Amino acid sequence: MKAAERARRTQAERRAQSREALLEAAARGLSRNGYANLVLAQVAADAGYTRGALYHQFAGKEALALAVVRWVDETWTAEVGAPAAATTDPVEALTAMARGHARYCRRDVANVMNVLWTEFAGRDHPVGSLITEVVDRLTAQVAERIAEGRQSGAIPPGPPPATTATAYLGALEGVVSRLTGQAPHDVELAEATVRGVLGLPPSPHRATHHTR
Amino acid sequence: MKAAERARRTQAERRAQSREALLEAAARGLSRNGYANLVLAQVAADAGYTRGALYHQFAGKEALALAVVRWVDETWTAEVGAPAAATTDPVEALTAMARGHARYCRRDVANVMNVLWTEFAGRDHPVGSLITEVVDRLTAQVAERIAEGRQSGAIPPGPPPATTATAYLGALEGVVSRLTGQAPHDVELAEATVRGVLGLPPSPHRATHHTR
DNA sequence: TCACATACGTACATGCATGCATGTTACCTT
DNA sequence: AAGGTAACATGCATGCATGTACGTATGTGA
Repeated sequence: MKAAERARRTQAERRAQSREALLEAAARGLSRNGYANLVLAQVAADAGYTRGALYHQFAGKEALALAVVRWVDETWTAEVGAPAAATTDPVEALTAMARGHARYCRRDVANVMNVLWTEFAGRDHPVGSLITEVVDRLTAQVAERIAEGRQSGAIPPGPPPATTATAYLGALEGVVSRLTGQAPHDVELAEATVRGVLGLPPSPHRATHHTR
Repeated sequence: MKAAERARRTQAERRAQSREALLEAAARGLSRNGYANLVLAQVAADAGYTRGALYHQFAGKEALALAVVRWVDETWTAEVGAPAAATTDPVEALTAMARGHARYCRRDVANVMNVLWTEFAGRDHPVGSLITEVVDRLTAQVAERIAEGRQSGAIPPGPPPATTATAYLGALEGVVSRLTGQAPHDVELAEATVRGVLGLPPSPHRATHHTR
């Protein structure tokens, strides 16, 4: 096609490129400043545009945040959720998810979910509803894996699977959000944390990696 | 006149009572809405006053938030930190702190620290600086306990004490913030979580409390 | 190349929360 | 009990961010 050779971008390309840049800048801004402190002029400037471009692509601040959440959810599911879901062994799936999440969160974009969750928890807001939806879906998946592991005896008894799953995700987010840039300890501590939540003994590999 | 019915308070009592009510309302508001979404008129109304009373007691929004942080820090230290600090055994101190923190966070006020920390992390703001200071002090204490436990062999080797302490606090906050009102599982899962972070095996009492 | 559509920039209006200045009420002193 | 001071209420001004209307530039199709 000649269109591909042309230096001039097509409108669709142009639009998609702008949208991507705006989404990325918004994700950075959200993970740093949260929703309330997010200034759209700053987002647009970071992406190399002005507010005009932003309002042309998104209906407003709320729509932008919703798009960011969906974007992060998609990438997270592809990179972390899907591989874990494909694993048959429940314990391996749950620990792999912890390690994968820690690696995923090494990029600055990842804190978005955590920040928005704490900001909108227990309030009536579209962004909060979407976050709740995503988190609830994840919690259900984790709870299902915990129930499986309990039945097979691989995971010891404990509080109800739904409660334990909530704790699993809370602890994982808490650890990872504070250990960004602390590679490789982030992955190791993320796994250790969820093993504790699940009532599993420490990973046998653990002691070999360190001296006292 | 209602004044006849009201107990006639001294000015100092009156001031202290108002200040206490405003601080409590502000703490509730902060833990629910965060700093940016905190409306001083709402805080004053919740406490039974107007913004005038608030501005008479506090220089402004920032000073109010700082006072709340100091207030929470004091009550936390008295109820959770001091008892744990008085314990000699490092493992017992660290697990007791987790249980105590879970119980402390059952009141709605407790989420303040977590919310403000995520809101001001990595930004240049007086409230963020104070939170950082409090968290750093706590982290240092936890790291010290971890180092003690590692030396005595009660805690297995792992990442550096400072890193592990950061993970300890992050995981603890993460678990507890999502399990409010889930008594008694909050306490049990808080302890299980920090045991995992520290690389300790599950508490032996654990399995006896539950059926599969 | 010319008319149209879409991407983007700019300027203005609105709402809202803070901070302050000025009143009003409750408490203390003598 | 009367004047004074501190606690508290109320109205106003300012700043800032959002949203929108309109102007400009760039790509598209005939």
